[in-house]
Amino acid sequence: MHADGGALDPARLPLVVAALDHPQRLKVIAALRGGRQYVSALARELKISRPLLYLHLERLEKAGLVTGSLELGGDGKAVKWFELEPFDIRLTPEVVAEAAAALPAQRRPALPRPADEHGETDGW
Amino acid sequence: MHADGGALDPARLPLVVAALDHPQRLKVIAALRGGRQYVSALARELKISRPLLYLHLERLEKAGLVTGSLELGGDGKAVKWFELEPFDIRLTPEVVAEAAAALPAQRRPALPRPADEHGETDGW
DNA sequence: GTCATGTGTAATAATTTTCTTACAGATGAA
DNA sequence: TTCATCTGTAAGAAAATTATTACACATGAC
Repeated sequence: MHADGGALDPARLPLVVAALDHPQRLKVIAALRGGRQYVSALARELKISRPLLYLHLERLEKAGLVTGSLELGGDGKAVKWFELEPFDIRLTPEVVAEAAAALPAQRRPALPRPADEHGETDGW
Repeated sequence: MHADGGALDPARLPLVVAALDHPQRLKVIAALRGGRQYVSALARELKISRPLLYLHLERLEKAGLVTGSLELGGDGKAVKWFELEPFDIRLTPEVVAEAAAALPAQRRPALPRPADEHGETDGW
């Protein structure tokens, strides 16, 4: 099942590009193309620490690019597997514009700041 | 002219996703869909400082998503215009894998560190 | 029991990005 | 000249990410 059959949910694009914005995470995706793998093994394969890999997997999962599932082998031993979630996302100015429009309002400055309303110092 | 007719140069994907990884930059692209604009005006439109906008435009340009050109109006007044560079990029596990394979070798630890070669402390 | 293998998380350090502020220089109009 | 408009960049602060290290806990084999 695809992570997107038609158009990508505009609100998800930021999560996706953020997830793809790190070399290690690109490698994680590349590694999972060969089939699912469990965390510890993947960490060894990529030569990165397990806690760090967790961080990366978490980001990828939130973006919907991978899925993790804890399996309690018949005996009771727990192993967490991660697998690639097939995706085919198109990046075009239009898609980006939609994502931009869907962005959550940015938090405004908590306090208007004491003295203001005089010429900006500069930088504008 | 498109920034990519067929497949995206694998080595450029990291630049593209990094460029799209920031809300303000998504907005810049959205804003430029309406036509080219010059830096100062764009800064006012987006309500961000000009130096900061420069930073973002630089990243977008390096990714090939926008193009800037300094125009010396007939009189000699300089204005720098930026315009959107049409793009249509597909993100798939395969494309990501190619990008991962094209990644520059990561710099290894300059010094092997004094004492080593004993059991890793933990975290692996 | 002890060792090797797993999972999961917290605290903190290191690094990168992002953002602000302050410059310097040019043109045209009043 | 002075003001308003541009471009371009540098230095440092602020914030967000990334990475390390150290825990706690469980199972199976020896």
